[in-house]
Amino acid sequence: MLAFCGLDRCSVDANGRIKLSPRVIEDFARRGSDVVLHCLPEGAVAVYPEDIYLAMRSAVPDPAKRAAESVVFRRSLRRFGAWSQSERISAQGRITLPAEYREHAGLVPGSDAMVVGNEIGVEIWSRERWLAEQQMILEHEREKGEREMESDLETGRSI
Amino acid sequence: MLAFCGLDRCSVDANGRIKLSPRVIEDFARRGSDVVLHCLPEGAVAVYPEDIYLAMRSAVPDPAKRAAESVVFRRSLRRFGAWSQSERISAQGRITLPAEYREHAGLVPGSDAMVVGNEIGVEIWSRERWLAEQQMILEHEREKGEREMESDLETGRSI
DNA sequence: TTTGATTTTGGATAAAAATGGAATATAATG
DNA sequence: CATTATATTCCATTTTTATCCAAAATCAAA
Repeated sequence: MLAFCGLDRCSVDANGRIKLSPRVIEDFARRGSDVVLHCLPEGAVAVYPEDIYLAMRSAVPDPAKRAAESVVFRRSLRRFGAWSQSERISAQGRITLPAEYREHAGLVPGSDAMVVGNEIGVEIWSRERWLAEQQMILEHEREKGEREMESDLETGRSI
Repeated sequence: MLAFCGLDRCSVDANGRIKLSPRVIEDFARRGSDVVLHCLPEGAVAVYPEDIYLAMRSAVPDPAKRAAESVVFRRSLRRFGAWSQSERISAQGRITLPAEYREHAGLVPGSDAMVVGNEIGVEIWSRERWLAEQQMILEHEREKGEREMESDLETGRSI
């Protein structure tokens, strides 16, 4: 059974909460109910099981020392610190997005959202943005495919 | 559960005090209530648990000797000396910023501020400055992403 | 000193917001 | 079509925030 796959339509309630589908709740329940919300530069909010997020943030030795010395390093701590936060999925299967994160993802209370599986967790997109993102992925793959066909013509051994 | 993460909006009261969110108070409480305020060159004030700050400063070997020889070193001592100060979080979860530090960070009494997690502590930004900082980080990430996509088209093996 | 004025600090209170849960409506399933 | 499961809405409770006020400390002048 595939985990963290598929695509659900849902809505943001008046208090900025999102009700996950039973399928997604199940996938998270298997790995502990603690999750990490993380704002993506693409303009959506990712929800990862905690262990997945920790693996992303593989520990740097002596972060305090490096923070004192380097503005680049401070920015990287700031980027992940500010844009990541622990949450838990409630007994009703709801998840509350902090107001700042909601704003980042363009998730207005009362609006439509999409819960998008990404194999290691899910992403929450505003419906409009998801449609655009989907379009972009498709366009990219088409362009790539065209180039691959072209290259196959030229060399005869692209495969 | 991640510590020193997330993003809170808050306000500077008439006396230059800031009320931290329960989440942040809890993170500090776990490490002792003594904190160090430190002015960052980026134009914000960092709040670190004392042990983190000491780790930042611990590895400065033989300061007396080096101070005699180097103006760069003297300036670095001065930067950390003048711009770092012990404080404590009050029983109400408030923290008082010295007037000089407030000024450095552009935190006018009565204005909006942001408490920004950086994984090893938090930073206090004026709302306007934080939005600009966030924009800069985002813009950088987007540019990086665009280049990565382009490279994926060209080589077909960026991943 | 002593007194008075001013600033700072701690705490209380009222308003607002977030949370959890239940009830109702809608959709899916057999 | 009946039954079950899911989704949505609404409401009560709790938590949090912001404002205000009193006590304490600091400072200045007599």
